[in-house]
Amino acid sequence: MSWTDERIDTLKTMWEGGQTASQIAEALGGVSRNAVIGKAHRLGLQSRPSPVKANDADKAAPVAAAPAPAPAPTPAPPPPPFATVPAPTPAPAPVRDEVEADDEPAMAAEAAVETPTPTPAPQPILRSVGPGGFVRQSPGEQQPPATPAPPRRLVPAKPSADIAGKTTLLDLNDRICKWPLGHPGEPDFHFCGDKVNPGFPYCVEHCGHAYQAQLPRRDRRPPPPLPFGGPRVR
DNA sequence: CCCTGATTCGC
DNA sequence: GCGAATCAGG
Repeated sequence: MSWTDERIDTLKTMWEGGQTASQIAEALGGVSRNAVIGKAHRLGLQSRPSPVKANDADKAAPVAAAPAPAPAPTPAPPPPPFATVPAPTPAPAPVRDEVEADDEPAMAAEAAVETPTPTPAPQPILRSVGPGGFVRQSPGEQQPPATPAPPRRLVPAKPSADIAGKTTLLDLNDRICKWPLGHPGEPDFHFCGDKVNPGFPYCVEHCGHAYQAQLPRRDRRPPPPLPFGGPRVR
């Protein structure tokens, strides 16, 4: 597999979009995670936060009132819509509680402004809107977010609520079944997601569908036309 | 163990 | 230029 312009473009877009090298490799197909990383470096793509590289000791936090990063006055924008694959449906807006959302900017601003009363060093509550759609909290609230665990990595918003909890293209890896369920373009298109039959791309059950005993020539069906024109359809 | 990105180095 | 092997942190 070679690095065509299109594949390089996909790599750049996904890399800059925050996709992991593994995800990019899966999406591209035919390349390893290492290949993606190597290519990214050769392309001069700036390294993103690496788990290996020790973070710079930038202690530059001149604001005495808030050593920890206070919530920005303006909410951080959600990750830009990003089409790894033809999106079955337009990406929905991030799930946000209407009422909370309305109050939020004021609350955030209030938190940022110096309060006359010496505030007993309130721990800034990590508040963000993740692609998973967990709801922001107001500073005073102590309840856990509506959606318990934020995704460990920012990813583009899921294209459809129909595939919530299901295995999407970006969820694929070497050890889960890649057997497609439904059809690309349908809102609930997803993948099996079971643990693979070791050494195969599918689970045991779907290996039974994918791999069948060779039939005598006279009994074979002519091969069906390829369902897809190529890896990328624009 | 799993994951991650960075780097090296033979091809 | 490419990418497997290797390294090293989370």
